[in-house]
Amino acid sequence: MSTRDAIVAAAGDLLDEAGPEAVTLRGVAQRVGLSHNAPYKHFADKEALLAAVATAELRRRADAPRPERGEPLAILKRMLRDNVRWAVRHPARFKLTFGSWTRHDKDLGEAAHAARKRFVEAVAAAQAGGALPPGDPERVSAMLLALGHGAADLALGGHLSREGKGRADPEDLVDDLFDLLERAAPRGTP
Amino acid sequence: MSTRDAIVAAAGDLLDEAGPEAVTLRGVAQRVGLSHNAPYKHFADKEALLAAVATAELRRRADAPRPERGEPLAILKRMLRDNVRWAVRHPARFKLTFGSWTRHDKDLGEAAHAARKRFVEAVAAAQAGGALPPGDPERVSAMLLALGHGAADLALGGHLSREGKGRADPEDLVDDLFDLLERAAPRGTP
DNA sequence: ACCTGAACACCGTTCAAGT
DNA sequence: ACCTGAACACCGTTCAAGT
Repeated sequence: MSTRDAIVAAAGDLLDEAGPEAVTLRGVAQRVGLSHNAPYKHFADKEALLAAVATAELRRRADAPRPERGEPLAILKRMLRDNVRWAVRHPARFKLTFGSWTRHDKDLGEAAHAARKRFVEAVAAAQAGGALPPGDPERVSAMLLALGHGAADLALGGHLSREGKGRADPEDLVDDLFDLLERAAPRGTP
Repeated sequence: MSTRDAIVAAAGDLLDEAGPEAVTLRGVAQRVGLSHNAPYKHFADKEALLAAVATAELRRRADAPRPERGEPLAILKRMLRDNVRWAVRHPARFKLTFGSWTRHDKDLGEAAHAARKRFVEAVAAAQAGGALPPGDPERVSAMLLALGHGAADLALGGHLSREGKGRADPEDLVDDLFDLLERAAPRGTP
C-alpha cells in the first residue's frame, strides 16, 4: 500500500471513529506515522485529501460484489435501500461524498458519474419490463435518489419522527415511493 | 435590539455573505463591535450560537406572511416549493437548520416541531378533500419533505444533472411526486 | 450584569532544510 | 522524490480583571 493510500485510509478511519471534525491533517499524519505536514507531499491541501477519501468510498461501493439476480425492479429496490442503509450507518462518509465540492475533482466527478449511471440503467431496465412508469429514466432516477438522500439526511438530523404513529424509517419512505411508482406503471398493481 | 439579537443577526449575515466557514466567534464579535469573546456572555459556546441562528431562521420563515388562499393541495404545493426555493437560495442557512444537532437545543426543537406540524396539517387538509391518497398524514408529509430536502441538497452539491435531457430542477422533482400522489388520490386524475 | 485582554491548545499552511 | 522541523496566522475556549 502506497503512502498516499495509507493517508486516505487513515482519514477514512478517523471519519468513522470520531466524526468529520476529528479529521485533521495532523491527526491523519500521526496515525500513519508521519510528520504533521507529510500529507502535503501527496495532496495539494485538505480538500484534495477529502476528495480522495470520497472517491475511494464511491469506488469501494461500486466494486462491492452484488448479487444482481432477480427482477429488474427488485434489483433497483435493493440498490436504493443499500444506499440509504449505507448513509445511515456511515453518516460522515455519506455527507462527505454527497457534500458540496467547491473545487471540481476529476476522479471524484468520474466516480460519482459512474455510480449514477449504474442507477439510471437499473431504472431503465425496470421501465423496459413495465414495472415502472415510462419517461426519462434520468428523471425517475433523480426522484428516487432525491427521496433516498433526503430521507437519510433528515433521519440523521433527527428530523424524521422516530416514535408513535408517524414513525417512518428512511427505508419505509423508499418503499412508499416505489409503491406509488408501481401503481402508475403499465404492469403495476392498480 | 439586544446585544444577543445583534450577535445572532451578525452570524446569519456572515453565513449568507461568506459561507459557514466564515462564521467565527471572533468575526461575529468584530462585526457587532465587541471584543473577541463577548459572545460567551450570551452563548455557552459556538454551537449554542449556531442553534440560535437556526431557531431565528425557522421562526422568521414561520412568521412570514403567506397568502393561504386556494385549494388545500395548492397551498401544500406552495409550501413545499417555497421550502425548496429557500434551500437553494440560502444553502448555508438551510444546511445549518437541517443539520445534525449533537446537543438538543430546546428552542430549536420547538421551532422545528412547529414547522413540521404546520406542514402535516396542510397534508391532512389536502387528504380530507380527497386530493391526496389517504393514510397517516405524518407519513405522507415525511415522504414529501424527504424528497424536497434531498432534491435541494443534491442540487446544491451539483449531483442533479443540470444539462441535457436528464435535466431536473428540485422543483420539477417535487412536481413529479405530487403528480404520482394525485394519480393515487380518490379524486385524482386517473 | 456585561465586557476586555492575555493566554492556551489546536489547526491549516508555508518554507527552508535534510536524505 | 519524499520527509522533517520551525514558524505564521487563525480559531475556540478559559481565566483573571475591570465597570
